[in-house]
Amino acid sequence: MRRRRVTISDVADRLGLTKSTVSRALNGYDDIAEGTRRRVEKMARRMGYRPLSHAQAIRTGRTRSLGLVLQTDVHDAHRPFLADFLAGLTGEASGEGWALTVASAEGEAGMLATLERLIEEHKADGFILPRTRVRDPRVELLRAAGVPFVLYGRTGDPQGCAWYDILGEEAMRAAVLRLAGHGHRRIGYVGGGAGMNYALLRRAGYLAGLGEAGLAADPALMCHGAVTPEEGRAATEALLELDRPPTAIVFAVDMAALGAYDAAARFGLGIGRELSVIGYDGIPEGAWARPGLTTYHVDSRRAGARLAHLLIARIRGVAPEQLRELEPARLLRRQSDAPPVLASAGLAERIAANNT
Amino acid sequence: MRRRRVTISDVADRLGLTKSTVSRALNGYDDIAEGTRRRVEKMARRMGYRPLSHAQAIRTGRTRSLGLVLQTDVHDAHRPFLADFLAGLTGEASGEGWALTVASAEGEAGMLATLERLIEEHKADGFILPRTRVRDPRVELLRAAGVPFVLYGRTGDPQGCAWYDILGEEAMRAAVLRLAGHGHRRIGYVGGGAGMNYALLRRAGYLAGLGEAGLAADPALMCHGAVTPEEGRAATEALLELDRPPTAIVFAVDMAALGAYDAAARFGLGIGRELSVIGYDGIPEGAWARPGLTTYHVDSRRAGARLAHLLIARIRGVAPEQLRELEPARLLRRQSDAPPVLASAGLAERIAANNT
DNA sequence: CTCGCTTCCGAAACCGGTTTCGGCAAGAGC
DNA sequence: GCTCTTGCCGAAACCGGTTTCGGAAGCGAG
Repeated sequence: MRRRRVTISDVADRLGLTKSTVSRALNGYDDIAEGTRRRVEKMARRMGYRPLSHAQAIRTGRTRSLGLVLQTDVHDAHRPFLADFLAGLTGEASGEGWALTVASAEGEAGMLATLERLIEEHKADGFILPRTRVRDPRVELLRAAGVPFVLYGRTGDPQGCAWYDILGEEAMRAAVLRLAGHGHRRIGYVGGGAGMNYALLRRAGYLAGLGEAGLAADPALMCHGAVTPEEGRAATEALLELDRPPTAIVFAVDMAALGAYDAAARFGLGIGRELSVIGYDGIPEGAWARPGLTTYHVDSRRAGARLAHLLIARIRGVAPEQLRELEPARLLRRQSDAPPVLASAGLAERIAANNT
Repeated sequence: MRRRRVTISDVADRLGLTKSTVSRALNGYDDIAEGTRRRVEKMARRMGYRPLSHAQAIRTGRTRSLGLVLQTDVHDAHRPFLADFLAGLTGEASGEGWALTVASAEGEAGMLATLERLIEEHKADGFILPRTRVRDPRVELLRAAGVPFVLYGRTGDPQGCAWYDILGEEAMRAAVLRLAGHGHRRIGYVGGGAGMNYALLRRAGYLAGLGEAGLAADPALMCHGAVTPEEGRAATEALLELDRPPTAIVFAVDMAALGAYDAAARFGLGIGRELSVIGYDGIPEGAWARPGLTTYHVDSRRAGARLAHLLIARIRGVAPEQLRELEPARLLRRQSDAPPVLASAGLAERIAANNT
């Protein structure tokens, strides 16, 4: 019972024009009289005409659709925010008449294969690449294929890259200064995923914070590659078993920070008392941990919206160098950080006593 | 530097055939000689030919793409599972050469407008509808438009509907029996969102469980419409302030169950001790609450995969009555439920004493 | 040998748009 | 009054596929 769509020819017939004239009138060609253009636009609106994007695509090569490939085998911090991220992306995109095509892949090889397939089938005019690595094969693939893309994050070789990113390094720096302000003198660091670009930046931010606070960087106080609670627990235990353990730890990712709660429990330490913890990401689990996890929150919805905006501009031909945005994370003050109740030496004794 | 795509004409020329022959060979027409078909298929594979789905769509009217519209203003339990859900959807879809088009909308009016736009622009051949209501305007819209769809959940008027759903009612029933098995005699219930179809079913499951356990249903022990921690806290407090409070509460949604932790803390009750709690959904926050929340978990990835499968079948013309699947939820045993340490009367005294 | 029936493929139309090209009419220039 | 622009639109090709239609072979039957 569905009525036939109204096509461009329907509009043309109704006006006594040809479809070529209607098409040019609607697409802003300058060889159409102003009065005609207005008549066409009015009639198109009145008849409810909407061009079929895939019909346009076959001639123009533009699908008016953005591509996003999710990697299904990594349980990263972005997952709880995916709904917001997608809301931002699609909200901004649909405002401009664009759609979002989502695919998923397992592993790096799968990711590249999926991207190639989407490019080959021209399912999208450009791609959003989250979770950027320092050296990112997706970037190389898209660069070589000449397909527009925009990064959620930065990368090692910025040539030809547009991006939106949150200043994780500034958050790490601020976290160290905040802890130093509490009176902590030994502040540990548990870094994020190996190869990830954010890991490099956040680590630098931690070091910058130490320098600014007048504290010496101690390599023994720095761990890396912890992105799950289990890894975070192991890293925290290793730090706490040092001769001079940290009284506070900054985590590059919240998931790892949650592991500190287990480690602290094992040694009979109170989070926000004997051990202060600050995370990054703002995952909802952090609000339900006890005490609540102090962390830096990222506005994923805004990130999605900005990325859609940037990618559409990129597809329209704006130079990538002009499409780079950086914004700060926002501190969520909760209860996992406070002035130390024990100095490092006292903490070491307590830990040794409780270490079974 | 991108090389031109290989088109159907390229394949035809290479074989000395016309593109019409190649097209029919590839699409299984029976007026093509078996030998020719094989030659065509082999050459197409060798040349890496992939038809452009939007070029096909203009003639066939099939985009080979599934549509999903997310509602951005509801913070439902599905959100943490969205990544899994999408992975399931796209994994299954891409296996059959289909893509997923995602859009978002705010409010019911926005949802319907977005669906209409997607239908009008033919962005998808069919739609997945999560979060079904008893009377669902999306169903009415799609039914009237003659567009295929499949529900994640059931609905009041099943006519013309295909669906995949988890047996939430069975989980509620099992939760009651489990608590009764612990020795609880007064078991409360906090139901889910008004108008949602699952709320009706889970409530019925709770009542069925009571009956089966030989316990009388007490209307005073049943609350409704709690889907956030705050609402869950309020509902729990109301139940606990009864003259004969429940010693255990079953929650239709985990988010509300988390609120019970706050309510219990206020009255000085231990979860899994003076008050037992069982939830439903399996959200990750439940694992980080202390004690861990016993709940029923839904495999969102599988749900996505099955829904994609069902929808593709539906689009291909299978009758909706043959496309209905129901599966059980899986119990996650944690520490929030146990035998009662106080009977209802004793509990009431304790609560009265602690109620400030 | 002819006729009729299959089998198999080419030619051409078609889908809904975009873009190129050419031409008519009106106005400008002389 | 004639040419030369310029403005504006129609005709037709095109994009990459699908589908309809018709006809040339090949084959068996009479």
